[in-house]
Amino acid sequence: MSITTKEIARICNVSRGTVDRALNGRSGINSETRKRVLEIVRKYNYQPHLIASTLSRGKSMSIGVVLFDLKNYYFAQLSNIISLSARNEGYFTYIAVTEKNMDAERHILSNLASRRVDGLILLPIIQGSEYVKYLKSLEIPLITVGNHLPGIPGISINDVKAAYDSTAYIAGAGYKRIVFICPPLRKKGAAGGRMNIKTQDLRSRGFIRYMKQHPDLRYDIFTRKDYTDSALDLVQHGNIKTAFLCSSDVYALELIKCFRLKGIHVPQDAGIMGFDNLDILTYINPHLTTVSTSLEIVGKESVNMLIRLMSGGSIPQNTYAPHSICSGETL
Amino acid sequence: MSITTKEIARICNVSRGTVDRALNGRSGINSETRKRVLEIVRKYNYQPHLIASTLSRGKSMSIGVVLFDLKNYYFAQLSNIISLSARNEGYFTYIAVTEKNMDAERHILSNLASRRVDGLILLPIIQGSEYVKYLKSLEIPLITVGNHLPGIPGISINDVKAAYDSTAYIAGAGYKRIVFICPPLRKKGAAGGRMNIKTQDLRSRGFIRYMKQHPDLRYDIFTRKDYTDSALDLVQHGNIKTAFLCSSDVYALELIKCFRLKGIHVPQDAGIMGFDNLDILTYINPHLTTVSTSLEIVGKESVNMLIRLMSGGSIPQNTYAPHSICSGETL
DNA sequence: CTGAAAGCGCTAACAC
DNA sequence: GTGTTAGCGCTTTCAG
Repeated sequence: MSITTKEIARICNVSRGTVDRALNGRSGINSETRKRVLEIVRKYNYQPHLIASTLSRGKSMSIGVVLFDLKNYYFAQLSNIISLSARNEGYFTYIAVTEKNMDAERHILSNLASRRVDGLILLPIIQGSEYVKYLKSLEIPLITVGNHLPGIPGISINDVKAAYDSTAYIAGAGYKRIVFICPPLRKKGAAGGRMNIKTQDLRSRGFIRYMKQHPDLRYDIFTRKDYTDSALDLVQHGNIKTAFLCSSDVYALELIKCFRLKGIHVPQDAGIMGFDNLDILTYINPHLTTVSTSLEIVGKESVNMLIRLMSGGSIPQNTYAPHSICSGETL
Repeated sequence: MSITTKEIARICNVSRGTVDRALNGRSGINSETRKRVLEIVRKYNYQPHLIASTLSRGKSMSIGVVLFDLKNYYFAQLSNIISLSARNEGYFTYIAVTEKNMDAERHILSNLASRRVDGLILLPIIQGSEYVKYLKSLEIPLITVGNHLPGIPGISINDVKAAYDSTAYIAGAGYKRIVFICPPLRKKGAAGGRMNIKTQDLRSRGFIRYMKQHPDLRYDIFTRKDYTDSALDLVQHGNIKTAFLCSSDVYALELIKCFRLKGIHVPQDAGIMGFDNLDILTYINPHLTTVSTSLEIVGKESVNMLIRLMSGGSIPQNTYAPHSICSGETL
């Protein structure tokens, strides 16, 4: 392929050690020699063989980002931010997608580990202690983003508080009945058991906490995948104006779409609030009220955390990024 | 990290050669020995060291996908499909994003090359013969998707024909004035010169071809980034009902949004047609008429092409994937 | 300051 | 069938 240090050494009449010293800015080399070597390096367009270097140094200067879905804007944006931050720190980022397939998630993690990435950022879809054990067995610095895994450091917003705040916001808008929507994620593959729905859990906990504190309000939780039907039913036959707090913007969008088809007006006939503030929302009408999860901060901070971990530091189990409510026209 | 073949060999009282034969299903090994070795391999949870293997074999069993944007649904979907197809063929896929930054594009390509990916799928943002020369100098099998690069095999829809067909479709809907919208992509970084807007070019060529053949129709092309202003102006002050053919759905969405803000109704006051059939369209109201670019086919076929190339075969310069018009409510 | 040599872990060619 | 050996290209240690 391209020229090697061995060749460079031969051409310059020096040893490979010296070439290495020149290339990697190491000390213990005459500046004349260095100049001469670097000239040849440039002349022959030498390209470092990162595979050989990785093998030899035991460091690949790369990290892996493993997501369960790229079609979700949120994750796409996140990986963009992560790649950039990592590049600034000298790390190359490999993005890999599991498609919510548990077998794929393990396969990809193993593969990345075998390719000796120096660290991993994982948006996990699997849960359970066996899985955590597996992750630890990879012996690679690893943090999670979003869904949390016990015993593994992670960053996310404070989902309980965010959901609590959102619920309060809805109540503040005068709704007397609020429904929380968190349908199951579609899972594929069997390895490792149940899906990780930590985020959903925490959000629903925050919702419930608020509602328990306000017994004058009525509430429900829709956890089935035919939530649009249930919601429709409620709006069409219920006698209290209802707001729907969705555990993700995507569900909110589905609801808006479904309501429109049935001639239900938002927010006149029902309120809707989402979660995540996907950037496609800018094109959606009516403009969705949602919770922004400060992607930028989560992305940058996740890289910082990982780097601290990779350089032997320790980091807290849970890091919270701020959230904020983006008011739209759907409440 | 994990156990090596050397260790396995020691434990089994065989040579590393034999361990390798067992692991890689090579011939020339007693089935008893193989069984024994594989047992130990499993027992100690041996994980192949893909970096070492790559160095030794000169093959990494991985491909790189280099995109200029992941936030665009189209590319996110595409990379999903590519990863999956590649995995089916035994290749691991690294996804990397350039953020429309030309410097980053080169940096990433070099990096991937240094990491010895076996092949590259590129959605290029750079153009020019110098760039093509650079790409060829990587000496890695490479194909483009979407934007084409002279001398490098690529796959895309037939953009000229697709635009021609779309224009015909709009004319068929009775519009007497049609505007083609293709604003400049925002570029970052300077390396390598001008942006690659081949796709835009071809689409605009198809548009013009149709319009030239139908001199009774009036046409314009908006190439500036303030296209929404121009469009607005035309709709508010023009006297012929106009349709806008956008070179990407994103521009169509911007237009819809802008029109809504100004109280212009689509399609009553103006028609809009997009390009790409992004899957977020399902949430957009009114439903956009657009051109579907058979992502599934493009994704799968790009992997097929690359694999053919990697195994020494040759492939045509241009491969066309079918396109079709998805009629919505915006014309 | 520079060179020589060993080694990262796996693979492949060649002996036995 | 199995073992031995010599790399892949870069890094690092230890002499000199």
